Amino acid sequence: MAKVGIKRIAEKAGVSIATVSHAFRNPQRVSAATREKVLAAAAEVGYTPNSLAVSLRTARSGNIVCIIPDVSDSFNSEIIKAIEKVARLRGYSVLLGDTQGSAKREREFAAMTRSHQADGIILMSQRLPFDRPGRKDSADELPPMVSGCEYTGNNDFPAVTIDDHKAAVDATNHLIGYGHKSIAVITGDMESTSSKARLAGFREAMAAAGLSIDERLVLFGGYTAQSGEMAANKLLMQKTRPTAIFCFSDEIALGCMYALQQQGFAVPKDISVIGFDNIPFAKYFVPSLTTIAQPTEEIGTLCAALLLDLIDGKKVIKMRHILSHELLIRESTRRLN
Amino acid sequence: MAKVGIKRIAEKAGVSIATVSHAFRNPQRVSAATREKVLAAAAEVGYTPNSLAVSLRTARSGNIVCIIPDVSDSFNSEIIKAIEKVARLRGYSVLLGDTQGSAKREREFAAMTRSHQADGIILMSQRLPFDRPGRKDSADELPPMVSGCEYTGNNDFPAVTIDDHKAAVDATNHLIGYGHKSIAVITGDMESTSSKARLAGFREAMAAAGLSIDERLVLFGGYTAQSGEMAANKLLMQKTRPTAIFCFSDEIALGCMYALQQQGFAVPKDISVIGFDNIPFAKYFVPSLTTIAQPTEEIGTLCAALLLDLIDGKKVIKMRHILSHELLIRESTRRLN
DNA sequence: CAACCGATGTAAAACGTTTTACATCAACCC
DNA sequence: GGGTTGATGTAAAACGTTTTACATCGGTTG
Repeated sequence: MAKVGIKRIAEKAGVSIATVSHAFRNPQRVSAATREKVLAAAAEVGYTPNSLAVSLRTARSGNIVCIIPDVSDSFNSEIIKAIEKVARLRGYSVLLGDTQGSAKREREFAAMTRSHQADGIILMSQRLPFDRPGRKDSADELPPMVSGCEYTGNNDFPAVTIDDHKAAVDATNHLIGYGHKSIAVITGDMESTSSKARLAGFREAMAAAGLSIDERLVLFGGYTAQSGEMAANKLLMQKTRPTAIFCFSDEIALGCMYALQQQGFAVPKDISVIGFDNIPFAKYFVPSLTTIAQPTEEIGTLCAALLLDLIDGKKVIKMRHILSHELLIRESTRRLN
Repeated sequence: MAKVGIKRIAEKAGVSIATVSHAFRNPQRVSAATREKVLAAAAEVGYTPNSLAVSLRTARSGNIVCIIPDVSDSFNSEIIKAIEKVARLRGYSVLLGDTQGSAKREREFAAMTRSHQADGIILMSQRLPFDRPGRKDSADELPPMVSGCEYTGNNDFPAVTIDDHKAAVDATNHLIGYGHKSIAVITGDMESTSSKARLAGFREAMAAAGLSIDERLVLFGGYTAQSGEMAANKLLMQKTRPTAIFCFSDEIALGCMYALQQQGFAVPKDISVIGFDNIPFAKYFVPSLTTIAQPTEEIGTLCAALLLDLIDGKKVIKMRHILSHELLIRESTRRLN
């Protein structure tokens, strides 16, 4: 395993290093005979190109960095799995940028493009991960980047999401259609564009149905089960009890249902619960969770594909990619009679 | 953002490129005055070193690759989160190697060390991800590597795990202590060392208690909820019904409980269920899941720390790192009367 | 004063590739 | 037979750093 490079195998094959390089990258540039010789020599010593040298020379690292709040969040990890898959298929590797929500770390990971450690960024956060905020001409200076979240800024780079507003309307209408009038909401992180859009959708649907919203029934939290548990407990301490709860993520819904059942409320008999995301576990919750399914795999796949196209220099036209969601009715919501 | 390198800032500061390099990497090698000049010039143009060039020169990529069967598996993603954290703290980035169980992909990712794309490997699989199987002297030729699984081979490189055998004994004894005599088992992937060890532990504990095992009650599957669901359904179609089920992962337990409750069996009233791993969701299942807690964060942290030490050239002495597990008694198991 | 020393700076080689520009040669055309 | 052409090979520059070995210089020592 003594360090073997192009040079070593050039000697071995009795050709120049240029020829060796061509034999690999540019096969038709070299006669069949010499190509054979080179390949044989390479195989014999077990040659593997030094990708650092290649990257330096070609100014292309072959990496993309995925900036994500939390790898262990089911929704996130489903997306990153899809990203990794298409990246690999197209010859790229993915660097994991778990930020735990820290803006500083987002910037650090994003800086990997400046240092040529990565060729592009997939951003699962609504903040722009750069120091200099909103310069006019920033779009030109931006590295190849695609957002898997709604990004709250100009349309500087492509974003792929579902229509959160519409999805929330659909979820709310499902509850309304089941006869619910007193509906609570447990939001996710209200910094996120998606939570804002979902809340707006909820309000719109309620208004459209002529239903009033008791503001004490809208609880603000984070996207976690723990947050859902806390919010539900808070809810149960109030006099006015909803007959249904719209949770802005399945994890919230899980924590929420747990709290409800701990306190002796049956789901959906006493209270209906609807979630959001359709994480793989949702089907297995007891009761199985009615939810809005996001097409996680498609989101990840499209994000990666767009980014790689961008890196390849393709001009991007469509900035807003809206994928379709789906209402999945399972056992956690019930028709009132 | 015109491409700016060490050269450019050397001109600007009126020194040689060597001095610029020293000013950054080797501050005391240069007078305070010139250091200032250099730093100022660098700051002015927003210089960021090209890490590819640095890596090539220093023969150190600053990356580690984490080979993992599935990022979206809760247990895995908790570990990788911890890995990413300590890697970053020590100046390394982590490349995501999601293999979906494919041995080929394991080898591809492992090859990243050969191509200098990564400096070391964290392996969450029991296979050795290399082509040439078991050469005598392989230990010397192995890249820096640490296993977060039990690796079924020689002690060529460090592994950090819990004592799966003992953990299974503890889980089984918990059920036995609760008065259960007819206990079923749903295993994980039996290729994995951990499933083998757990099954052995189960058998040992049963034998020690003088209990016989009905072999129709040991079901083989994978580590997923879906597998748990299928196994449970199969179990319920048999005449002999267990009073308790030992699932080799929490995901299995989730699928299992879902199936049980679908078929009208109450957990733990009719059947007790115990899981394994203590994924974050386990607490929120209904009923909350009794399980064996694995110290995921510690496992990830230790794996990463060991690997980085190895990369730094520290000799590793201890090959087997056994971390402690814990029996968490919650609501899914019940004492028989 | 010669000799040495430490502090500071630099030239140049190296890391392992890719790629440009050129050289060589046989074949082909008119 | 002179000139063009296409196929094949190579020398050398380049990518952006780090690092070694050496140069310079003011000061100190004996």
